[in-house]
Amino acid sequence: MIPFKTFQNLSKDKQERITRIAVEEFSEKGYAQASINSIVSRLGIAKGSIFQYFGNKKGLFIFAFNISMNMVKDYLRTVRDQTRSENLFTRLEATLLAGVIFLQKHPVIYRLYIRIMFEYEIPFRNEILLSLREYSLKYFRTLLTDAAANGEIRAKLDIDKACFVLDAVMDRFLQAKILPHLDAGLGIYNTGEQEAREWIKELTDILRTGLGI
Amino acid sequence: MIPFKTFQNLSKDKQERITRIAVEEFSEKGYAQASINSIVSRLGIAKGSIFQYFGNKKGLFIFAFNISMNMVKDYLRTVRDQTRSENLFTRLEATLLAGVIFLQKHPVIYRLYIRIMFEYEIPFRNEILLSLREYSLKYFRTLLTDAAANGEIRAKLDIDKACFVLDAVMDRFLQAKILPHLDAGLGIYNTGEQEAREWIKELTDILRTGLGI
Amino acid sequence: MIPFKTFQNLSKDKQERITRIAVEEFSEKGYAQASINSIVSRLGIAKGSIFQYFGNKKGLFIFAFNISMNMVKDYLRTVRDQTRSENLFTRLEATLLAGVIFLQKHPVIYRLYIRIMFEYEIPFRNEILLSLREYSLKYFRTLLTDAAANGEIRAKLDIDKACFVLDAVMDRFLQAKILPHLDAGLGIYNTGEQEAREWIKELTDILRTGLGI
Amino acid sequence: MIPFKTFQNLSKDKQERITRIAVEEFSEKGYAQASINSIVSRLGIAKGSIFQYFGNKKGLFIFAFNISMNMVKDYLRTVRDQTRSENLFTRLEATLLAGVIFLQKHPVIYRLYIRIMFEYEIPFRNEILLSLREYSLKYFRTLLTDAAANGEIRAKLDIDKACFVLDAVMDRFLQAKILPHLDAGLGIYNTGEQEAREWIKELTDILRTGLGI
DNA sequence: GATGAATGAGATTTCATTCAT
DNA sequence: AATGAATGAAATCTCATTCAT
Repeated sequence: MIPFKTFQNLSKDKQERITRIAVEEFSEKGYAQASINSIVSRLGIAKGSIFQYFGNKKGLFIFAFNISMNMVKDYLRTVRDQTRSENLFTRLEATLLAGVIFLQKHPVIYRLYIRIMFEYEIPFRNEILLSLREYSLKYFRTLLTDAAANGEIRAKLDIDKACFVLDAVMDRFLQAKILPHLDAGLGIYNTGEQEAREWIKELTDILRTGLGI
Repeated sequence: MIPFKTFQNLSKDKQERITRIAVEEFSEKGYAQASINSIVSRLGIAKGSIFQYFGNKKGLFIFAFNISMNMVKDYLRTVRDQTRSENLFTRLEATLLAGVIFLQKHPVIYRLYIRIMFEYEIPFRNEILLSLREYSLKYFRTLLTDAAANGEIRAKLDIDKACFVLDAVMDRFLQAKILPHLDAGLGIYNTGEQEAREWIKELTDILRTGLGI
Repeated sequence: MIPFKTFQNLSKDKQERITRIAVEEFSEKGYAQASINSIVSRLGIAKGSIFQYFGNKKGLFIFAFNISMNMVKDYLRTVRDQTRSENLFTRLEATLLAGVIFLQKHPVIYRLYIRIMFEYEIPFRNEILLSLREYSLKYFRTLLTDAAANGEIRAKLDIDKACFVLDAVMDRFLQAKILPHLDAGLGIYNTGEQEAREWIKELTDILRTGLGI
Repeated sequence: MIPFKTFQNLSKDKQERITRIAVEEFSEKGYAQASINSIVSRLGIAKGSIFQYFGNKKGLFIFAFNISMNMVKDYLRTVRDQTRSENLFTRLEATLLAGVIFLQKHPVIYRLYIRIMFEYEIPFRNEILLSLREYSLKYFRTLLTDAAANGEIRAKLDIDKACFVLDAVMDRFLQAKILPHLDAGLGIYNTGEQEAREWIKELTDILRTGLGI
């Protein structure tokens, strides 16, 4: 949803501040539990203004969410393009590492993504999630197709299912960086970049060789 | 939380119906958004009754959740015990297949588990999540330890990280059975048992051999 | 209100127990805040029984309150009759001391009286309070009339107003025995019989001689 | 509790009207039985408004109560200061008369004070009661100490106990002005200023000379 | 006579949304 | 354009009372 003209007439500073606080609120509380009251009191502006800028709660959410997801997509696209000449597993490592670094810089945005992923009654939830998943799968398929062309992966490998495994493992790893209960003592949650590199190396290794003898 | 005496005095039929509708509501809307109003109107009983049975919303939730999680644990325990003599990858297949069958019979319960996993302000959330994760990790570690003793897995394999990969892939597969956006056209969502068996076979294969040549 | 026949058919033991618990509940919480739920759960009987015995909450209250006030009146009557031959100030001392002893034996009943005195929406409140006050004033008037006949008090004393002063001081003294905030460090609240005797002596003295030179 | 900014932005008229109705409601029904529903329907405003002004029922109560008690204290302070040069019994008369006049102007406030005094589960009840009692005792002790210095009272008089008697009689007299059951035909309740003056004169006289010959 | 499950009115509280200023 | 007072639906929860067993 496009914010109303009123919002676009604001100073870039104010626009940015409103967006940031809104993303924070939705990220901390999800959509239904997020409170316009809380947002305006954190912003120090009048409640009516939000409705003038975005029409309603839903409009604010869609706007804040789109902004956030575009940041993610921009970032991923950069990684993909910059590693084009590397082999698959190096690229996977680079992708995961890029995720870790993005997380450190924008923890709020990743949390927002997780909230939306697991909350039901969200405006345009289906469209949002479908678009995200397609983006992610396309990303991995590109990597695997490139790798197949270079003979880096087993010829008989089912690309779809391999995509699925990559998506599952890598998504879960990033989630465990910020959700302590997914870590449960494994040492992923809240650790530094160095520890993350070691985990990534090991995970990529397992993905390459599997568990069997 | 143990339901009050009044609830235990109800007919088994009524108890079962109330439990089922409550699990459905929490499963569909999560804890905060679930509405006692909605539950009682679906049940066709008076609002006060629920409070006589469970004291408050939290009591109802804890009860419904415990019932559900015990069903899951009972089921998993059976699978583990019945496959004790098999090799690791057969056991993993059996586990996933058992998950699929459980899901077909009780889709609502798996949804409930997912909601709880990703909602923030839930009663006893920390206790719940810790208990669930410990249960899951212990399950996989048992399987891997058995397999290591039998020389079924690579000697140098890091058990912790292998657990993590198994957990991530298998959890995601089951999620994709009921969450269309996690499937995104791969053909996992809402398909029959036969298709699931093929996916499972392939996934287990990838887990055994990895992606590399 | 007379309890229904069902109640009168109960064993004296059970009748007494129900009355006692009801008085305790009303004494602790007042009329509106008293809870039938709480009463029946303390009694361990069915909720319906109370309504079979007394019709409704109001009926139970009137019954419990009447029983209590009759105990007070019986006690006062005994004191008055047993001190008939003493002089006024000895009788006042005896009355106050009797009050203190009654309080020690039946603190719950005095509390009940205080609650009712200051709660508004009570069934038959006006009738109850009028009857109590009349009883109390009649009591003091009897004492003062006896004393006037014996020349123990000033001839020109206005009996009505003297009654008022006696009532005010003596009531407040007993209240301060159980309401800490009325004591506020004076040493009346919750002290033993010996200390009460000294206070009574001093108060009677002030009542006899006044504050002036 | 300080009311929120919204309340302070209302017109003085509206503020005053809300305060008055709230004091009336608490005064008539006490804290627990007072109903926000009732208050807003008397005011003809929306239920949510009260919560915007005061946060919750407790906040409204504390506000209404503080406003009321400050009116009382201001009034008493004026009386004390204006009678500083008079003798004790004149000052007591002035105090009582001031009480009577305050009562005529603000009967609701005195009722509120009484309700709070005898209701148990009130927010900040302990703090409130301690503060009130200390204020009252300090007031009387000041008067008696001044009088002792001027030789107006018996040398051996126990100041504490004399305070107690004064407090008891004067408080009860004011209560009987508005609580018919405390009057019971004595002619205090609801009578004019002239009758009050006569009662006060007589009461002060009894307090000075006592009942005895 | 005793039971206790069922009821529903009414309490406090939250919050997105509207709209007059 | 900005404000923030006003609103009212809906949430959780309590409890006296009824009535079938």
